[in-house]
Amino acid sequence: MSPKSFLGEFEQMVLLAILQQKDRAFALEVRREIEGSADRAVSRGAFYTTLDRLEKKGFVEWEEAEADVTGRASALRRFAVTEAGLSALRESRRAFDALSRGLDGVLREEGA
Amino acid sequence: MSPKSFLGEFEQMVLLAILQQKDRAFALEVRREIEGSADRAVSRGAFYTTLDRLEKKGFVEWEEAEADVTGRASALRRFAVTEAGLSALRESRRAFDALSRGLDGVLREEGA
DNA sequence: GGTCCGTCGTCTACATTGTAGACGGATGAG
DNA sequence: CTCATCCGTCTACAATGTAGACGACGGACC
Repeated sequence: MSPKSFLGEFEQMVLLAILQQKDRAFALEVRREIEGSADRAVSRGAFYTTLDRLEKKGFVEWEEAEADVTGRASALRRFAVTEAGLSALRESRRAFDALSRGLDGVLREEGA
Repeated sequence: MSPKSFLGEFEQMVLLAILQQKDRAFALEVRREIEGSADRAVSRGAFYTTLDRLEKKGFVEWEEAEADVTGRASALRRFAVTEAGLSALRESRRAFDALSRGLDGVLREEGA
């Protein structure tokens, strides 16, 4: 009865990035957060598609913000992770932590 | 120039599970390790297919072991994570750690 | 005020990864 | 010898990851 479908790699990243931004999770910043942390480009398509699927699953939600903050209405959607999303994230985390137990040494080596 | 394709969720699990078993990473045990840690069933198909792709990418390799350990030759393939695999794993880890920075509190809450 | 430009978000299409179950070969039991 | 199992392979399909084309909006510039 455990969740059948896990969060994908990228989905998790998006969720985490939103959480990082807390209450100011605007699309642009979330995207930047991911690009910065993961050190790779994130195309708009990849980003929004994932966001869409996440919303369809009820893991994120958003609200339109006042349009006057930057004068650009379209850029002002604020995202948030739902309880369900948080829960799924924790579940994935748990599994990874369990699987990583005792491997910190191996995983931390940075090679030459 | 950073790696274009990331490790998938399940791929990472498999890699970690192999590492857990160290030098005794037989298919069966690796599979058990995952099922135990992730608390979900792992079908043979999913498992071997992933292993196959991982090998094609050069992230894991295996060797046939002597057939007399348990008397079952087919079950004696020993898997190992390659340097490239380890490297990819670390890369993914790094990204996740960065994205998770400061979120331990949120992620650790266990609800009710 | 009209035109050009850059940015945002949407959409379509396709590649990669995730997953299940059918299938065949091999082994040990009876 | 026949049966019941278990392992690993294979096929087929679902879900996730990704890029770029497209249209809309607002600002800059003339």
